[in-house]
Amino acid sequence: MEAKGIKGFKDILPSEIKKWQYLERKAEEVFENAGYSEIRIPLMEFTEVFSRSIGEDTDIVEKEMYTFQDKSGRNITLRPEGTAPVVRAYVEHGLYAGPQPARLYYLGPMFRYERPQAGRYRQFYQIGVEALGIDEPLLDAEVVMMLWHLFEKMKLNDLELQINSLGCRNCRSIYIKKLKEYLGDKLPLLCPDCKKRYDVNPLRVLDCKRDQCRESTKDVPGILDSLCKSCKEHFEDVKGYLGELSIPFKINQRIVRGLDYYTKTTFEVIAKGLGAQNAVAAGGRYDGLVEDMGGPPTPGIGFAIGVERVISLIQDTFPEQKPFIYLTSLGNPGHALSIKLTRQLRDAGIKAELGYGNSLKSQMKKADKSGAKFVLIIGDEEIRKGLGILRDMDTKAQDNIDLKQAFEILVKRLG
RNA sequence: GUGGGCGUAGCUCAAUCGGUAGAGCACUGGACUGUGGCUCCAGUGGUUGAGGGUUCGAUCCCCUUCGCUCACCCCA
Repeated sequence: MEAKGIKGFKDILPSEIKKWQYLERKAEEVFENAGYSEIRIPLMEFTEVFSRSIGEDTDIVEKEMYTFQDKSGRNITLRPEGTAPVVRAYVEHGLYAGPQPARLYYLGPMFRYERPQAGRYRQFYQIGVEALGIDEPLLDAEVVMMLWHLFEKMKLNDLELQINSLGCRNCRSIYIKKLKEYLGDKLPLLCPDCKKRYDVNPLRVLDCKRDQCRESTKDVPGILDSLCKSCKEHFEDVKGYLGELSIPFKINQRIVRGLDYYTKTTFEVIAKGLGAQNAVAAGGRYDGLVEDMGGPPTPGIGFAIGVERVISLIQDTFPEQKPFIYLTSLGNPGHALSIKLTRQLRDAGIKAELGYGNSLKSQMKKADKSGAKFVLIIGDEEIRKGLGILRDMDTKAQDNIDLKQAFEILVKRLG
């Protein structure tokens, strides 16, 4: 057979994994500090969990889901996103009966059958947050703040926060009517895709990237002007809180989101210079979703971070690790002593790498590549004298150390 | 699903007009009998993505196919 992975499914090799762990740790730290708890949801759900919540007419449901029948003929889908399963779990386990908001976060792979390109894969990773049970704008601001705080802690540059409001279901349907009236005249000017969108989901015409459509819809009425009083107040409050926090944001009335469940506040974080797929995180409010899923009327808001996209923003030169030791040895007595010492050092919490190779030279080369601060050399001669050689790889200084006290000496140097 | 670009050593890439494949890096060893980075030398490593066609002869030209990649659609 040929060793070959599936299209759009990537290995994450050891040379890259430090960045992943860095992002995961920072996210955990920020979310836990905000009172959020991790929830682990399955990779698969009944297909209806996604088709009903995301929307039957969306691209995700229409053409991007990995769906199959299991052995008993049930329709199963590999999760294309995390919000629907989390809401399903929230309803199934009655989390609405606990203190609200229920603060949850998750991380793991999602699956969408799309043509891969820069920043897009068929198996891709998201870190997501959901806060359920509170409809106050204060929560919107806190959730956005958390996301922004995470990116700040990671020192990511050239990010832009864009926000919008889609209103509640009432004001949205009023706006859609208004929008269709406006677009009706322009229809001949629009691209074929947009002509289809006009019927299926007119909001998405706003999202079209073609210059011609952009130009033709330049003076389109904004959705923010159509918001009802309470939706407008909600959005004003969110903006006010973000202002208090000095979090810079831009209003983009063309953020419409491709999933049907979004209401009111929506937002995206864009990274410039990432290629076409440049949204590193996105989210919004979904006030009707819990009820759609069979739970009590419950508001909610959340976001998802595109892990691969954030990873690609992290510098390669990152970060230094604490000094550690590489143990080289020649001959059986030397090997035996060196493996014993290795175990003791690791027990004491000190990183110790064991050397392999027939010559001291080859072991030294490997020690150099490993980035070790110190090398301990134990050969036949050292065993005879009872003195090991401890070499500092940066300064090239060497000390003879008493092998009987080697452990204590090394702990002092490295601990 | 649609369109463009590209497939030669583990990686990055050469190969003139069509003449049977080469360099750098990496890896292993040596120069330096037990001391890394620098230098020099040597070795390992190839179904030129696959299949077919044209030709005395194809990495090169033609067809088919597979893969990778970027972009569209859409999305994190």
